[in-house]
Amino acid sequence: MSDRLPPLTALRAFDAAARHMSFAMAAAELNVTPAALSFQIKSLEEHLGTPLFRRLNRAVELTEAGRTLAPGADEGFRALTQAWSSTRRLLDDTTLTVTAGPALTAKWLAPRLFDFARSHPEIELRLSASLKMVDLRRDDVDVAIRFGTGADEGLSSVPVRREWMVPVMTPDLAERFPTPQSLRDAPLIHDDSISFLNPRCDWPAWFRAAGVADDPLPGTHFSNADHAVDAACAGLGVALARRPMIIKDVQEGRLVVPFKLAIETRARFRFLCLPEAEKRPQIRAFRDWFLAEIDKTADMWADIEIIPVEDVSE
Amino acid sequence: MSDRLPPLTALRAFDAAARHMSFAMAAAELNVTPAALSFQIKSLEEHLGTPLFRRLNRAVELTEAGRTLAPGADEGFRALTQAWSSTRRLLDDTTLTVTAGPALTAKWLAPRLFDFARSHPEIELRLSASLKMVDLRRDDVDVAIRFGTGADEGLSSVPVRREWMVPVMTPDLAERFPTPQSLRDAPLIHDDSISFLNPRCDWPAWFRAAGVADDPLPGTHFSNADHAVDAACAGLGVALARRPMIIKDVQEGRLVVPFKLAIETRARFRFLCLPEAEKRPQIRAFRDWFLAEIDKTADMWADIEIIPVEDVSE
DNA sequence: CTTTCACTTAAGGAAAACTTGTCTGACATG
DNA sequence: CATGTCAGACAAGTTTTCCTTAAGTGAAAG
Repeated sequence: MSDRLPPLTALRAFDAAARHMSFAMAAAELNVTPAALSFQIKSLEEHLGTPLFRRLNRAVELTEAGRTLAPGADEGFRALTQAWSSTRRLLDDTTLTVTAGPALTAKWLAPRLFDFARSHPEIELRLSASLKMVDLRRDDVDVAIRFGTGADEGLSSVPVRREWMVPVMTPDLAERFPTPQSLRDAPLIHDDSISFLNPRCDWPAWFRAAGVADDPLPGTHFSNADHAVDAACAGLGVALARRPMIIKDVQEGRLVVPFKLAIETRARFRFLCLPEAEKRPQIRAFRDWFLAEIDKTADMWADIEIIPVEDVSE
Repeated sequence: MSDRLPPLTALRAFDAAARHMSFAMAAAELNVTPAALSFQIKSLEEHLGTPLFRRLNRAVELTEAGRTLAPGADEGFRALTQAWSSTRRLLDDTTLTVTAGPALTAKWLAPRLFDFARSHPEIELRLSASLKMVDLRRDDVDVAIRFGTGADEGLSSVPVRREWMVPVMTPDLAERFPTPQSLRDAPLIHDDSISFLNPRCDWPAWFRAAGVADDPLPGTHFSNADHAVDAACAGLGVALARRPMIIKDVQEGRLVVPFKLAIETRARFRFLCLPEAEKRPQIRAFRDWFLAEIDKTADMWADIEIIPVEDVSE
């Protein structure tokens, strides 16, 4: 009756069997024969002194002891696998995993990736478009590009340039709505993806900055910034969009920025990675490329007037 | 360069070495020779392709890869050990681990344990006196006795009798302070351990229940209920104490309850265990004994007037 | 200068884990 | 109702892993 850990291979066999609820599938996962797995389970049961599985005719089910052991075993092996692959990743200079929000991925990263791939053919880039927060130390992600006013504690954080929003529309619409005042009659497109900001950086704020009364503003709402910009490209209306989201569409003539008035928000994009990861070549390469790519468009809109949203009186 | 998990014995060797920062101690922990451990670490490093430790003259230190791997490895093995011992515990009908707050342990459980041990010699009882919440499913604890108004979700919960508080003091002091009114001049002992209750169940509440003005009340404060009762036993003053904390001291004459007025709180002690653990013999035995032991003192203080603290106007 | 300490290296042997092959019992199909 | 199939159990033999003993290295401590 030892209280020490049982043979780990047996435990792992149990974990696989419990996850698949099948000895055969577990054996396949571990690349062993079903016989070997059966033996491992049996030996674990002998160690414990009680069965972990109830053998039914064509299936197995966990006994109470099995149900007690399974979650913890799974958790344990998950942590080990996790730790091991993190360590492997540390040594792998050929792949780079980047996470960014869906909007930035669609409107900024994706159109430029070909360029990065061409200048760094040795790096295999993987994109993970998701808003959910990742733990760079635990998840298999090397770089996160995040929008907000985050504290980024314990991380290497490089904020990108000032972030501001302007109305954008198709050239057609721009002719119909020549002044900020006239926008009050335009179909408005609202980007709800940044509604968490405080102070809010939305159509009412921009109208106030422009000195136009901000009555209740109807219009179409989108939960994702890229969808809002896409809608504007399609001529559906006038969107208030963040700078990085519109660069390509403006450069290629689908959208125009008729009014030289933008509202600035304190929230920024930041380039985040672990401090100890800053030295890894693929991360340096990507960061250098990322920042250089941003600088390329530094003097677009040099003539625009940028008003901090904090200064726009409510 | 397999991405699969490396040999688990090697990983465990690494975990032990990283925790002790010493191969020799790790070898001792795993009951192997230092040579075997050295070999395991070496094989793990070969698997990974890079050293995990930097061998110094008389010590080892982790490389960056080692620092990346160590926390996750520790977490993983901790989870496995945890899961295994929980499962063992499930089968072990000879030991029973109970956690309770320090006050109940000192004033109620400890004095009665001899009785339990005598009637159940086959059960080895372990007490863990701590206020910190335990996860019965994760920690090595079978039964928790907790005070409060908890929801006890997912647990088998048996609340014990109505909980109320009365002033207690030594017989000497009782002569000097014959009326509730006179207590205003008595040295008061405050039990801060239940200050989290709302509505508060403290001296001001009792005085209001007694119809005595509750000016600011100086006195000695204790963070633990048992210390407050001990102080009262020592004649330091008058304590407002919960029923279970004073039974023994009253039965044995160290304390008296001169005023037949108690304030009742909604918070109770509950006997908590996992639903699936209810069947285990040592848990049933302990619960039966616990509840019977409480019933033994059911008709102490039959004549006391108990006022719910909610009814005591602020 | 010698001792000691912590880890390494090498070789042999014990214990584990795996494979092949056979067997059992129940479900499912014709 | 017979039979093919499927999931797992069991046995024997082999491979691999793992551990031990014993000798060795190099730096710090006495």
